Order: sequence, then C-alpha cells, then structure tokens
Amino acid sequence: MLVKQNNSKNVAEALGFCPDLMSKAPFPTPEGPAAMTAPIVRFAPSPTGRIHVGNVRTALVNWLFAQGQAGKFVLRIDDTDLERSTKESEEILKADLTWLGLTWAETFNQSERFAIYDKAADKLRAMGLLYPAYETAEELDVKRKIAQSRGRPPVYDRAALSLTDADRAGLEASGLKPHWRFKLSGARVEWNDLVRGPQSIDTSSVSDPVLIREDGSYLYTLPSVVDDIEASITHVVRGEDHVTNSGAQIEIFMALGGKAPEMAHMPLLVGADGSALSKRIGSLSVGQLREQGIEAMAILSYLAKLGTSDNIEPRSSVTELAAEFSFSKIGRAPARFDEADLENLNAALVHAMPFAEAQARLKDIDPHADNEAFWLAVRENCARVSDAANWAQTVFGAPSPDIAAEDKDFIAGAAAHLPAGELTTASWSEWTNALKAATGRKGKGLFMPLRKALTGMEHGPDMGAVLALIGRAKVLERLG
RNA sequence: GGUCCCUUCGUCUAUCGGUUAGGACGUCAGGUUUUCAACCUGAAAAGAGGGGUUCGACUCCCCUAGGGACUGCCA
Repeated sequence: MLVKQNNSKNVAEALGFCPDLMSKAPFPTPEGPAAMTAPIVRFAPSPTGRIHVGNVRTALVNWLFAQGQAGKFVLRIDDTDLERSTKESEEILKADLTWLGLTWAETFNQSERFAIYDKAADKLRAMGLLYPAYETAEELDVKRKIAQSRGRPPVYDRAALSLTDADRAGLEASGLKPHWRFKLSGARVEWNDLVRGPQSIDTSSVSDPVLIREDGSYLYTLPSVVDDIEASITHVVRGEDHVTNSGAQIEIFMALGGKAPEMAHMPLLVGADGSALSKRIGSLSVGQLREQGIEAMAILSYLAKLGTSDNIEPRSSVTELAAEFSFSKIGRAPARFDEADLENLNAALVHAMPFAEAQARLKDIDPHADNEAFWLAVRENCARVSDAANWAQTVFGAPSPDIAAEDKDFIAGAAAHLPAGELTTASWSEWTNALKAATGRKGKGLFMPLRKALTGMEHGPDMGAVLALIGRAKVLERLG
C-alpha cells in the first residue's frame, strides 16, 4: 500500500495540506499509529566531517524502519551552514553510507533551496509568528548569565516583541540588522513519541528559536521543517538530544503544514565507561572502523541491536535487521558503545564468512589467497579478513622454519615418509601415522616439530588443510 | 541553577505485584581439535540506597544518590 507522494516543487502547494498523508490506514496494525501508512523517513546529516557511530545509528534506524514497512528513505544534506559544510565531506558521507549498504531513494541539498525557505519565512511573518530581534550575541549572552545567576531559566525575554516600528527603524538606522525568531505559543506541545511515549514540552520555558541569522542565513530549524513537509516525511527519527527542539518544531509544523510527523527520539549512545561519548567515540568514524577491518555488517548488526531487547548477534544482511526492527524494542536508557563488543561481533562474522564475500579482498591480499580451500582453512583463525594475509604468508610465502636442535634428525627423516603424489587433506594423517610407526614418536612430540618446521609457528589452522595448501614442493623445501 | 529522561549479572536486556529473577555477549571450567582459534557442554555473575503502599514489590508511590539530554544567531 503505497501512499501518493507530494512531489511538487511548488511552494504554495508544498506548504499546504497533504491530505493523502493525513488519512489514517483503514486497519490498525501491530505497530500502532506508526505503521498507519508506508513511512517516508529521512536522515539529515550536516556534511561537516566524517560520519561517526552515533550518526550511523540514526541513519540505520531510519533505514530499517523504512525498509521494514516498505517505506522510503530520503537522504537530506543539511548544508545550510555554508561555512562549515564541504562538498568533499558530502561525497565521503555518501560513500560511507553506500559502503554500509544504507541506500537512499532520494537525496537533495538544503543549500539549493533557500528560495523555498524564504517563502516559508514570509508566510510565518505574515502570520505574525516570525519577528525581528536586534540583540547581539554578546547581549544575549549577558542576559542569559544574569537570568542564571538569579536562578531563573535562561529563556529569551522577548524584549524585541515590544519594539515599535520607530524603535526598529532607529535600530536599523544605527546599522543593526535583525535576526528572526519564531514566536512560540507558550502552551504545552504534546506528542506520542514512538520510543519515549507521551511527551509534553512547555514552550513557555523555551526561548523563541532563532530561525534566521543576522546575516540572513538559515539555522537548521526552519529548513528542516519545510523540507519535512515538502518531502512528505511521515516519521522524524533522531536522537533524544532533539526532544526540546521537537516541541518548537512541532509548532512550526502546525503553522506551515497543519500537522507534524510522528516523532521518535532514541537515547544517545555513551562510551564503554558510561560517560558521554562526545569526544572519544565521536571520533570513531565509519572510515576508521573500516580501515581497522571492521565489516559493515558488524557495525550495522551492533548498532541495530545495541540498546534493544534483541540479543546482540551478527546478521548477514540489512534486510534481516529490518525484518527484526521495531521501535518497541528500543529501551529508554543510554546504551554503552563498546568497541571490544564490536570487534567480537566482527570476528564472529568473519569466522562464518562465505568465500564469495571475502574473495575480492583476498585477491588484494595475495593472488594465492584467492582460493576457497585456503579461506575455509584459515577464516576461523581470523578476527578480520585482513588477518588472512598472515596465513597467506605462512602457507604460500616463505616462513622461516622453526626446528629445534633435538628435532633436527626427525625432521630431516620426515620427508622420506611423505605420501607419494599430490598432497591432499588426507595426507597429513597418512604421513603422521607413517612417522609414528617409523620413529615411535607420538602426541605433541610428533606433530609440533612438523608444524613448526612447516609454518614456523606453534599454532594455526588445521595441518591437514595447511599441508595440502602448501604443496609437495614447498613442504620438501621447508623440511630442509 | 531549571526542564526532561534514565538506573536488573562486567555489557545489552526479559520480567507488564506472586518466577529457583530468564536469555545473549564477555569471563571461567570441562569436552573436542593431540596446536591456537573455532565449536559443544557447564559454571560464576544482577534488582543503586532509603522510605512507603500491599498478604506479597525488581515491578506502584516518595526521597536520596548516580548517569544522560536540553537550556546557542550549533545540529
């Protein structure tokens, strides 16, 4: 059941009602109102740096929800801040999302839509909901500090609201340019949050949000609402750092569009030690994880399950994760992001990874490693795919044999008992049995000198497979 | 300071007043592999503290403590 979309780029229409989206589904669903219609969600990052795990979780949850409900995932680039946004960051961001497999149905940049925001601002002005204020940043700062020191909440005092036309003319004549604030109703804004339940924000305890800067540029608040309306966004899913914003934004939605989308605010991630993840984890970018050899599905599996009632287990596809996703499984407490857990998940994924999935990277590691028998033999000794490089070196390269003095004669004589012909996975036991009969050696004393002579190491993958992979010629070489 | 949210094994969580408080990851032990890893089996491991309400509280209420978010001309 697809919903008709409002594809219009016409502002007047876009800012009006979207009756198709307002209607309820004919039947209630297990998900409740959230699933009343195919959802349209958006992920709206600012291209100011590399995407980190917190962002990825927001993107992922949006993606999973849309996917699971046969909905649509829109990628909106929030680049209204021309100073900080870069095209390069945008490209990297898209590459990261693509690598993760979080594909989008549509994408657009806010920086191309200023004319549309202008119209929305005009509409708000006409409604008397957007007013000019002339305080400088410094003055506002002082006001806030005074309020705080008196134990009062640092809420904007709305002094600008009582300015007369003459006052404003005077202010502007003196060279001041206004910034523009949205006039909050002062009432309580309520919504039923998909993860937090019933919410109520008292807009009288919040400052009227600045929508337009002194230099005429937009803060994210208004463009976000305008675009959500025009893209027919049905669900806004983001971190709980936005709950207070949502109170104000819902009023803007009502002023411009008549109705706000469903809201879902997820608890934020914290570090492994329980502290805010700001700096340390914030610096944990997808790029870094990827370079460390962490699989996209490890990141996705971990972030999709962390903080939910599902067990944290690897999944092999986003589709699987989407099928298991539900807002009702998400807890309300901040969850700890532990890199060690992510690495464990990654190892589990690698241990069971089919050859086809690893093949491309194996090729880059070593041309010989592009070999299914090799991968199957070594994958369980790898925590990351790149670990296969060490084993490729061991098997196909020239490791220095490790032969203890007391084993010299044994190793020198071992070659003579090597089964004839091409070595197979069965050769190892044939060989060792023959050696046992010939030398009387057994147990560790029999196997370990051979392993060390052939691989230079005391541990590693099963020798049956390794022996066959090394091949007759090299085996003889390594035995001296 | 104010507003909002949160608190069960080390970690993620189940429990919607009556359970030996369950599972998963991790940890430890055993098995298996005559290596390591992997795998299998088993074990240890929790209701932040204090008050209520109740026949009975992890569950409901209050206080305290601790943690998180917001309180920007950031997003």
